[in-house]
Amino acid sequence: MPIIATRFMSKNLVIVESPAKAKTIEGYLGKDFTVRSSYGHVRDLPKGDSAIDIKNGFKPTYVVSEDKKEVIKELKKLVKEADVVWLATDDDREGEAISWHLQEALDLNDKATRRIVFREITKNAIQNAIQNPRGIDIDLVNAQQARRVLDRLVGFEMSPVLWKKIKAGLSAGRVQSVAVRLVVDREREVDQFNAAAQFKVNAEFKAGGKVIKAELEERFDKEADAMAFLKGLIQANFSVQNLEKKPGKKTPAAPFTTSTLQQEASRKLSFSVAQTMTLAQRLYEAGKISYMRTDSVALSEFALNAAKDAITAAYGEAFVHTRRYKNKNENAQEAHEAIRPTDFTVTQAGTERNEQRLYELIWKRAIASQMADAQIERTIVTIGNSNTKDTFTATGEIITFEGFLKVYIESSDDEEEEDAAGTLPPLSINQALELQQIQALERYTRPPARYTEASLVKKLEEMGIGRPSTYAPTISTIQKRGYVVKENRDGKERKLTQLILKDNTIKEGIVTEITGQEKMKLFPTDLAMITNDFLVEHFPNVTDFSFTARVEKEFDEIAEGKKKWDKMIDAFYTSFHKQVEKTEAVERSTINTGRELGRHPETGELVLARLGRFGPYVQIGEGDEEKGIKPQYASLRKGQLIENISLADALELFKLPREIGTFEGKPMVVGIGRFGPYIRHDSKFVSIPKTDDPMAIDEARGVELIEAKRISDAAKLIKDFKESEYIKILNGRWGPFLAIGKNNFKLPKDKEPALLTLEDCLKIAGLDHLPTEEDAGLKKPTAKKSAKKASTKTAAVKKTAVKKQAAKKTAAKKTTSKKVTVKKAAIKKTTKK
DNA sequence: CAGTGAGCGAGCTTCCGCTTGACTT
Repeated sequence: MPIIATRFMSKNLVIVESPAKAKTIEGYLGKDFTVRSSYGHVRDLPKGDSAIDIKNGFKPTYVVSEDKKEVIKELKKLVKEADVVWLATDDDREGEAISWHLQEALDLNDKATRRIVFREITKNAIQNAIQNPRGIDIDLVNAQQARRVLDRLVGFEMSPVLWKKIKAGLSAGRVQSVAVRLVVDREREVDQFNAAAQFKVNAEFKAGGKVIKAELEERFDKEADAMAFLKGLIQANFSVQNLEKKPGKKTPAAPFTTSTLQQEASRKLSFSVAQTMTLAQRLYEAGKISYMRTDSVALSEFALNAAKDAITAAYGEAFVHTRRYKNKNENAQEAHEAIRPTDFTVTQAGTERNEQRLYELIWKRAIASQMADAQIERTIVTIGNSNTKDTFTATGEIITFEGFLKVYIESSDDEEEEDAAGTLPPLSINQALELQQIQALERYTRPPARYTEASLVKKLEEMGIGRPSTYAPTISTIQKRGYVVKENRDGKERKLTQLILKDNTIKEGIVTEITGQEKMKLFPTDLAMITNDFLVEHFPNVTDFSFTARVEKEFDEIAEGKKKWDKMIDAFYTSFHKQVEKTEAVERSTINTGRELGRHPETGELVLARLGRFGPYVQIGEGDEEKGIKPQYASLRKGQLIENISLADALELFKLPREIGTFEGKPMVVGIGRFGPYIRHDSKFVSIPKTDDPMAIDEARGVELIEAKRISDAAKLIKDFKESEYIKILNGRWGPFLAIGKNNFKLPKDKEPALLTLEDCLKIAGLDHLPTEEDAGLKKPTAKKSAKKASTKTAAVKKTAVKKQAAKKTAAKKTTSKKVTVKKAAIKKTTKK
């Protein structure tokens, strides 16, 4: 095959997956090569039932995706002009499939088509790849088809069962259902956790003008024991009993993969996983970093050398340590390098602040990964006393050689991180130490930590579930479906007993700590718990944590040609489909969507907690249709779950809304809404600050809050216009902005907000007329169908439109599923410890 | 946004993995 000849004489079309990659490669290959991108997958299963012919060996039908029609059209044109087409999609299962789909969709003939792969984007690697083309690996393609078909069958057969049995619009799938299950399981672990307290003893000594902090290894279950221990040390003298020095070292972490980048950006920069990916994408498109969706920790030889040079130049040769990292994760497909700067000598990149911060993190991590270990000298001091045989231990750490610590310190998820050991003053054996104080403090064990977005990604990756390209979307899907909420929760105060031995006397005191406070953590909703339990009960295999690992093994066998893909799917589907049919026959009324909380202490009526159309609520009594008596209802508040709300807390919910008096002849009513406690007065709402107890607010305080709100509102309005009541220039949280009814617009920075004219405002809002009700966002948006057609519209517009429609749907009197009244029998009692 | 907890009922919802887009608040 005269490859070299074709390379120089003919026209070549190279197709890769990413346009940014195409641009780089084009530069390496010269003018005989046109490099284009497929923008990922070009064909997929259509939406309907016709996608998979289950009776005929699960034969899939593929169609060119709507957003790829233009791409295929363009590529077809270029194919005609080319003599050889090089399929250079990623070197993994999905990449192989993309090549195959391209071949099919572009009608490529075998003779003029070559499949090439490279894992790093360097001139050498690419020219090397061109020298070593191969054919499409159909076994690998079949493994991908099996993956695709399985996911479709699982997702599109399980989800409709949920629509019928639980709620319309829900979803289930191989990845998301496990993600939800993890969050649900963790919440239950936290709920069932019994904190145990122990007394932990710490001592502070003084030597050479420095404070030495030491700990007692033993802990005491009872206060009396801690007290006895302290009593035994009254009048004791303390001295250094033993000194031990141990050399140690610290080794840098591997450069980032998608998952570790998301974790570190979450911990160090508080980015959501989606935010991290958006910022990384921008850095990638600007050519500043290598590809950001990767599961590989390996760096190319080029990168290893470049890092070495950069480190030598900046810190000297002693700081260099070339390391080749290997993946521990078997599931990794490693089509790319680890995430690294494209140029290690560039220490700053990115246009916007957060981009810069992310780049710095990537740069530091990649550079550090190629640096020497840090050398540490650890000193362990054993401190004895003249009264007892008990010893305290103090540890000190001195860094004797900084190594990689010069640039980067990895953080950890562990909340209970001990503060790093500090340095100790020079000490010698038998040296006397002056006791400052000894403290015995009650410490509670902590429940397992709730997941953050990033720690959930980490867990999924460890279990081999999901891929770098889907971590962020999965996390957002389970939130969009209402299974999981990302929230802050206030903690509770807890009193701790503290005993302090100082100046030979022991004092007992109480200190308070805040416990259970959470920031941006994932909480399951009642919907998630009900759906999860339903799925786990009826589809135990698919919701099993090892399901993905098991099917991945089979996909591997298919890729190795040891197994036929349709046989594998058939074996799975026969039993799976039976489960589906069985589950479809389940009576809706037997599904556990609620719980009996007990009887009302005064009326003896039944109190129930249930999941309704508008969310979880509690209800007193069951009403009486004939007498026209309706039960009383109240929604659960943030943080409350059907599963564990107590009768007392449930009854609390009925105490609001509550009238607290009148002001200007109109009643003031205190309630709790989505955004917390409020006072409603004259159909206006005033938030009640956290420092006030909504149950304690009286008429005078209500008036005070309303008047305070009026003053702050007056400061809010910068300008309004007599021509239209909708147009207002307001002072908001982020400075002045233009409001047209409910729609807000940014103001240009070069003009004084108060001086803007009506014309200016209309221009900013993009209107050529005074706003109508619709412009002001007060009238219904256009019909569903037209909204769908306008898919070219902005994501933001679409999003709000969808939101509004969703809101409307719930409000409107038309709903989907036939509601089966859940009878008393349906509410199972869940026994709680 | 501040409550609601249905009624005749059409047609719809949904998966996982590849990519980027063109938007803001």
